[in-house]
Amino acid sequence: MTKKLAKSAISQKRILDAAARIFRDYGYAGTTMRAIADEADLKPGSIYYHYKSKDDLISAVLDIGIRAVTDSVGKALRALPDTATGRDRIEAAIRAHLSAIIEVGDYTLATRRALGQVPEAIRARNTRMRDTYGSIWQEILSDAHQRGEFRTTANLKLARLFILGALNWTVEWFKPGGRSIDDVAREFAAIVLDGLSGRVEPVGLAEELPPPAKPKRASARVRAA
Amino acid sequence: MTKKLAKSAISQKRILDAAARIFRDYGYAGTTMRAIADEADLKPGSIYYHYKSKDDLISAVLDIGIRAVTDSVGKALRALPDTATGRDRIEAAIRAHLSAIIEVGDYTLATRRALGQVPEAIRARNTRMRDTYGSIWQEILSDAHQRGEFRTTANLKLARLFILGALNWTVEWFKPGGRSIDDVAREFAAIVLDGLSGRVEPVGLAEELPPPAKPKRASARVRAA
DNA sequence: GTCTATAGGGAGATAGAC
DNA sequence: GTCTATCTCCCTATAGAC
Repeated sequence: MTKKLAKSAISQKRILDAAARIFRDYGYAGTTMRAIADEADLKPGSIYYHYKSKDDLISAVLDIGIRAVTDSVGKALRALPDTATGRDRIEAAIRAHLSAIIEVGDYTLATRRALGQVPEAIRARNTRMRDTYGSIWQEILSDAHQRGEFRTTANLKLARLFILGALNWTVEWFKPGGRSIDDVAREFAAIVLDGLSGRVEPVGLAEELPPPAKPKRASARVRAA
Repeated sequence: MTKKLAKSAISQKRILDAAARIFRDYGYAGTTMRAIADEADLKPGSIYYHYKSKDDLISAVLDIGIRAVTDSVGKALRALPDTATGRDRIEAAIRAHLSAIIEVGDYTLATRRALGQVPEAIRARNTRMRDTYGSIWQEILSDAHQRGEFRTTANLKLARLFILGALNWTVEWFKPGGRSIDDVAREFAAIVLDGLSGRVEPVGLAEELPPPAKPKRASARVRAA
């Protein structure tokens, strides 16, 4: 393991990055080895020196996507002090998840576009990695619940599905250069923890909240929608 | 327009349903006219009597998916009394959205899998329909905000993106026969409105909430994740 | 309306030169 | 390691019989 990458490793990385971009744009079946080769400045036949098949390539791309997210969130949680609250952990995990999917956006978008069409055996392996990630979130949530930070009626499994669904979807609309990841993470954590109507602090701030809803009528547009 | 469908209309519907299932499983490029024909009990050439191309077919499938959701939510909102609160509208819209995507699950899943790979012209038209739907949600949220039902710091645009992301993702995990749509809708609405930590009623219930979080330590598993 | 047959093009993968 | 050349297979779409 020297610092200088072997020629083979360089090509391998270039092919992988190219594959992620093409899979992202054309899905699994729509991607051709020719298109990947063009993107990586190679001839189609040359890819097969590094990856033995198209399935081999998509498999590598899928794994990088989910692993980046799992590692990023795991690292962020470990960086927190033991005194961190459940709320702290949830905020940190959301921020880490967003950072990771934006950072390796080509890979996570490729996954979103291609996973559903990939041969069953490959999908099964990747799904197992995703389930592992889901269980990290289950732990975060049940830990916060046990610490008494949630309302007693909270359904943690549905909450996890809600959170991960919304987070996974961000790659579809988040554009670097616009809103910062921190802003998005903060607002998302605020909704998940306090809701749109919710108080900002855990308890005792009822008197600082906006006045109760006046029974105004809905706007004409909403009534007619 | 008689009640009896013409032979042509029957075949057309059978082809459309078959196409939705195949596009759902194999994406746009991965779907072959042969596979659709097999699923619809026809020979490949016969499809072209009803649809002039593969693009024509995917276009029809995509439109049915988004139209079902838009119609379902619009209908649910119109069915509410004028006295309905913003919260009522949000709950109703979530329930209607979920009902629709489960009802025409093959079409919405086909959209999720194929939309990203479809030729640009077709995608553009469908994206316009989706934007229209998004603006209905924007109205629902800004209406509730104007009625004073939200905290003043709420970011409605991000809220809409999170809500629609989480809702769109449900088709990936929701299985008919398990949890009811109503249960999912209720819990999603609770998270969006009150958060996981939140009070159940809009204001003044601080003394009925669970005691403040005790500074317990996080579980070993979460600390080590 | 549905069939059979097929034209014309492009796919994944391999062999062997360099 | 990367190239060229090519094998074999399957795709969309059409033509014309029934």
